[in-house]
Amino acid sequence: MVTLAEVAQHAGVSASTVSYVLSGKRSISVNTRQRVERSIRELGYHPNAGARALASSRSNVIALMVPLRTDMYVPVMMEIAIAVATSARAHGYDVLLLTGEEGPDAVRRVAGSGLADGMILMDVELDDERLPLLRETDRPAVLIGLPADTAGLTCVDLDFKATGALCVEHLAQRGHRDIAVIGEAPAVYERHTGFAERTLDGLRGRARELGLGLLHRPCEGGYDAMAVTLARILDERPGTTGFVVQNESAVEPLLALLRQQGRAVPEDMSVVAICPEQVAVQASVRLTSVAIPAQEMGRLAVEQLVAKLGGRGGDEVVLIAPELTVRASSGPAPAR
Amino acid sequence: MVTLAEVAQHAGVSASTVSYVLSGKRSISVNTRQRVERSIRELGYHPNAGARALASSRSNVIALMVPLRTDMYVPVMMEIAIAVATSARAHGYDVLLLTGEEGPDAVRRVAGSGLADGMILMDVELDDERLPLLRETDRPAVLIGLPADTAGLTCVDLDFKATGALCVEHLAQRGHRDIAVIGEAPAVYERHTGFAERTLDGLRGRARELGLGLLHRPCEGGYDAMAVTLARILDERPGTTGFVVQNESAVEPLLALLRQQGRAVPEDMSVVAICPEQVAVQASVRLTSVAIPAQEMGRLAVEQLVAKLGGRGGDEVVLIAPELTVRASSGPAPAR
DNA sequence: GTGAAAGCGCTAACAA
DNA sequence: TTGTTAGCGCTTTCAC
Repeated sequence: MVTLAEVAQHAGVSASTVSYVLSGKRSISVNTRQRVERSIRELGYHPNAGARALASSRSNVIALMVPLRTDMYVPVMMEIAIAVATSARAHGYDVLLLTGEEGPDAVRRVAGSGLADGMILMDVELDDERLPLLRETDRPAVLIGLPADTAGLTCVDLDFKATGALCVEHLAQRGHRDIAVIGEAPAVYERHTGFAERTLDGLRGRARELGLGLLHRPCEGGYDAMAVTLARILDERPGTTGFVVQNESAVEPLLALLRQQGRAVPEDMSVVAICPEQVAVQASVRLTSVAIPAQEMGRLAVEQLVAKLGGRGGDEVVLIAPELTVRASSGPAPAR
Repeated sequence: MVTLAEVAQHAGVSASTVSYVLSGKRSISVNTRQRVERSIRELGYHPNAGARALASSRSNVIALMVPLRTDMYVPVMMEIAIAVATSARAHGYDVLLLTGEEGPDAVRRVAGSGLADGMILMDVELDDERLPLLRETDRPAVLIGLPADTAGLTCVDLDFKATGALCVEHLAQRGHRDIAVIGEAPAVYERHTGFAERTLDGLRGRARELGLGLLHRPCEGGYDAMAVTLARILDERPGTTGFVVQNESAVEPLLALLRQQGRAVPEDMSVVAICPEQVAVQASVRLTSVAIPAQEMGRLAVEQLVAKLGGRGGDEVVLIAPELTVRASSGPAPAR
């Protein structure tokens, strides 16, 4: 193993000079810098992460906590995680992957050991059990998702309230008067996951303002559950012509069932989805949708965290504005 | 920040004693152990990861490299990653998440810096560019997937060849004589990804042995691509009654198209899938399938790596035996 | 612009 | 069973 001291000797300079060449924290003559860089290359030197962490008390690692909830749509989680890892590297950080298994203790362990300089928490609940610990810690943290109380916390999320409102507006503009919302599995609401409730707020608020009928039904994924849910909706509100779906595993079943029942999309029924771009594009009917900006969420979370680690930027709630893309699944309401 | 020295003082022992209580590397009197443990608790001590890594030259971190290929089925990747993280914790290791972004250099960086003690590589190609670097390094590594040359490497994977054979056998036993294989996207084969080719070997080998007709067609995901592929297959081999599908995003389109064309599953056509359990169960027809044992792959990979890190176990290829679960999508071939 | 040297907090001989 | 101590490789103050 090559050490900094060996590089220094090889280049004929002191250890501190090599260190400063590496960190750029003080000016070095061009000559010296080149000699050092050459030695580094020739010897194949890599700074030791442990020694560096010990001496500088910064690990250049950020922890990413991914609770493993089976009812969350996995590809989005993964996309965020990858975006976090990639953006982190661009800022000189590595990413430590923590699962929910360990529970809130992971926060304590990682913060206490100095394994990571800061952390990003995904899939945050409204009343998340990790938050109290987080507030105790002095390590900077960024949440992806909004808890009920954001005081003293930095959060990044899609503006789900605006998203709900946007979906209702889209349908209202096309003349739909009765809208049904197919939501996430009941468990998601019971857990008081922020995004689901905020979406609902947005949907209901705008529906009220525009005087539309709105029926909301949580739904487990799959064909059977969707069949039951759809039957109930059409039974209670036969005049329903617009659907807003916020549940990836209900999308295709809904389309199939409507088809089966001879209801054409978008001629008889319009469907707007809140889902990842990929799901919207690959569905059997290309879906008008508001995309989940997974990449941007990951990237923004890292940028916020890096800013905090650098002493810049304080607590902030960063909401990403929703964008609705019109595709083949929505159109004018049918004449009565 | 509480240090080991402070704990030692508080407990009235020397630093090394505290260290040994923590590591269990030498026997400690019950009395002393309890006093130390009490001090640790009272002071809220957490060992500093950097100092530990520096002194012991082991970081207790394993790196997980996840290349981000858009044509790989993401939930499986995620499931493996989570299983790796969880099993790693159970062995006292944390997991560093590396994406493909950085390319093979990541191997050099992580190995050189001592950031991780060993690494697990996912989504290994037959002729993977990371392998030469890996062989240079002295850090233990485990691959998930099989490269062409496994010499000096430890690999964990589903036995895809046996999987292919198993699928053909299942259909043959039920009287099917002409089988079509819907494969992964062409790009997957072009990249010479091991699992796709090995599956094909197994399929072809057993079909030959049993004297069955076998047609293999790669297929991009989605409805349109599947429609084209299916039409061609039925055109070339009108007598086809059995399908083997190894492409998550072709499963539902295939079922929908068969339905549309009035071909009942399993009465007219049998379908066997090679896919994650979840996909098989959630499909519109519950699929007879060989599951991708993602969790087990992750777990085994960690166990192999931990064994190597502990100086136990050498290079080995660990193949997981496939298990075929019969569900509603396969049955006897229709009478001619 | 460069060097010397004191730690950072822990582990693991070596001693007792 | 326990203590003493010499580093591990790097960063950073202080001095020139």
